[in-house]
Order: sequence, then structure tokens, then C-alpha cells
Amino acid sequence: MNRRTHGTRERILDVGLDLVQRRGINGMSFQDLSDAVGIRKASVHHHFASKTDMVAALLDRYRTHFGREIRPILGSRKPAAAKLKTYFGLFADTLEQPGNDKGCLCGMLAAELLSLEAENVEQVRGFFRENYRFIEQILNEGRSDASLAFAGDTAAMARLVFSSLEGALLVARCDGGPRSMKATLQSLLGLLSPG
Amino acid sequence: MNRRTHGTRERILDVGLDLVQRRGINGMSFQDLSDAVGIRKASVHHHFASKTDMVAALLDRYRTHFGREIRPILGSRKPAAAKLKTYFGLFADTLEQPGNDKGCLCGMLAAELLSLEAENVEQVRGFFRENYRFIEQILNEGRSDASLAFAGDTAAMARLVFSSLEGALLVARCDGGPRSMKATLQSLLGLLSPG
DNA sequence: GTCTATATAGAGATAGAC
DNA sequence: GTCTATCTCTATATAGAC
Repeated sequence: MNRRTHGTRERILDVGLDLVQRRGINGMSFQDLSDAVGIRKASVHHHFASKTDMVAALLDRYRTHFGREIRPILGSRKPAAAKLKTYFGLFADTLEQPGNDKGCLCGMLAAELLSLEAENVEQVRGFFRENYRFIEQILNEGRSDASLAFAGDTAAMARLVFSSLEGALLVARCDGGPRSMKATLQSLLGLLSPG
Repeated sequence: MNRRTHGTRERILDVGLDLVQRRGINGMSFQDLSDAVGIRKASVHHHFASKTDMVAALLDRYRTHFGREIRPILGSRKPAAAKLKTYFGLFADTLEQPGNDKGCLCGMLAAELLSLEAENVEQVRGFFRENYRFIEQILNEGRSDASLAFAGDTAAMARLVFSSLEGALLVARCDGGPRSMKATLQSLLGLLSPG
């Protein structure tokens, strides 16, 4: 990270993202941010008055970055099944980061939902819904181009797919690691494949 | 809860289970236990020297109770698909408890895995593995009695099913609630059904 | 924008009386 | 088995100097 183009505020968010993905919101503190960034706790508070503010900024940035990752997937001319596989890879990649101990930011926060301010809860829900919509679109494409096959309602299936991704990350992070994660996602793709 | 047959230790565990399922391990304190049970913090420490001890007892009891719930399912003479549906119901029931805000005890702890002592981590893993084995057995039965149909490895599919259950609970607790949870589980049953 | 210093509250845990 | 009292540490957050 270049400190010229990457101000203190951004560096705090980098560290904050890492900490929340590993330890959860109740498992990290401003002192942890302070230690990792190399400035004092009071200086962290200068950038983010409260933990809620920090999490709000974290979620905001996370969702922006996430949007930049999924838009090109939708726009590509691959079959829907291939798009889905690419999308699944984003979740597998999370667990493959050093330590093999990172969860989905929003999955971690969803577990600690009752510790969050209403503002942050809405942001997490927004992320979830964005994902359902994205998956639903791919599922519809997949039925059209015949690269995917399944019975029943597309919206309900989209929720199931997203739930499975979040669950696979939660479970594999605890037991099995990236290998297990990939095998699980492969099984899910199998269930949605024709024939 | 009858206080004659239900000693203080058990009452602490009742409250502890409730608190961890709602708030997570880092979101609850011995003070919370003390308040809810109606004794002082020091008295809670008399029964459980540390938080790790309390969580160990919690997981021990949880797994025992869980075993008593799933054994009769396996022993019944229903088709495998019906057994699976009954098992799924255990997860749906969790979210239907008052408040609609309880998660799976082990799912919550899995999210906060890096805050746990190694002893507790192993207990959570043990619960997960017990579930994979249980599901795998039902999936094998389902292939035999033709009430279930799917391609690929049974062990990997069992992991996927369990991951989906944990994920469905995590996601529906945050967005959608019990109705959404049930619809999601229904979609999963659909994917595993023949025809 | 970062610092020192501090306020205030809560955490986990222990000693020892009853 | 429960209590009061206390220890020690850490948490979030703020005031005010540089």
C-alpha cells in the first residue's frame, strides 16, 4: 500500500476489514486498529468517531468494491454456468487469503447482528439483497441458455445459493479449509447443472 | 424451569445458551448471566471458573441434546427424504424461537472461532463432523430407497447440505426470517429430489 | 492530523466472610 | 453456594496541546 495515494483513513479501513473478517466486530478494538496502523488510538478516533462509523465506512467501501467485481461477470458473454462459477470463486478466494481464516465481512457481521446499530444492519441486509438479485439474474440466464437446470422459484433458489455460499465459508473456515470449500462449491454447481 | 429439579448450574447454562445463540460469545458477559439468573457474578464464577469452561459445558450439553434429537430420526422407518426434512426442521425451529433472532450455537461460535480456546474449537468441529456423518448416512439411504437423487460424492454433498443449513440460518436471521428460512430449505429439498 | 492524558465503564477473575 | 469487595485489564470515547 502506497502511503502517498493511500491516506490514513484508507489504511485504517484496510486493517479494519482484515480484523473484522477474522475476529468479528466484537473481537476487535480501536486499539487493534491503532497498533496495526501505527498511530495512537485517539488518532483513529479522529478519522472515525465511533465503531459504528468505522463499520459504516467499511461496509460502504466493501459494497463498492464488490459491485466492481460482479458487474463484469454479468456483462461477460460466457454461459450462465460459467458466470456462476466465477462468482463462487469470489467466496473461495476469501478463504484462500493468508491464514485461511477470513470470513465474508457481511457474514461475520450477520452473526453479530444484535451488536450492530440499525444503520449497519441495513447495510448488511443491502449487501445480501444485492447478492440475491445478482444470483437470480444468472439463474434466469442459465435457464435460457440451458447451462443451468433446476425446479421451482428462481428467487427462492437465489436465496438458497447465497445461503450456501455464506454457510460454506463459515463451515470450511472452521473445518476443512479452502480445499473443502472448493469441493462444496463444486457440489453446488453440480446440483444446478443439467443432465 | 423448575428450580427443584433444575439447579443453578443448569439455569446458568440455559441462560448462557440463549445469550450465545443471540449475541455470540464476545457479545455476552458473566454480568449478563448474573443478571438473568438472579445471582452475583462471583456466584456464576463458582460454577464456571472461566468463560471457556462455561462454553465447554454449553457445547457438551448441546451436543448431548442434539444427539437425542437426531438418533430417533435415523431409527425411524420413513423414507430418507422424509428423514432429511425432519432434520431440516431442527434448524428452522431454532429461528422460530421467540424473537426470531437465535442462530445455531455452533454456527455463532464458528463465526467467532478466533476468540475461542482450542478446546472449544475442537468441540465445534466435533459438532460439525457429527452432522456431516448424519447427513451422509441419510443421503446414502436416499439413493437406496430412491427418495433422493443427486450426482457426485456423498461426503461432499453432505458437507454442502450442512453448509446450506448453517448459511440459511445465518442469512434468514438477518433478512427474511422464519418464512424465508423455510422456503430456502424447501428449495434445497427440491434440488435433492428425484425427477 | 497526531499526540498525551484522562474520563468512564465494563470485562474476567479472585479473596475471603457468611 | 452465595455474598461483598476488590484487582487488573481493556474497552470506547473526549479534551486540549503541538
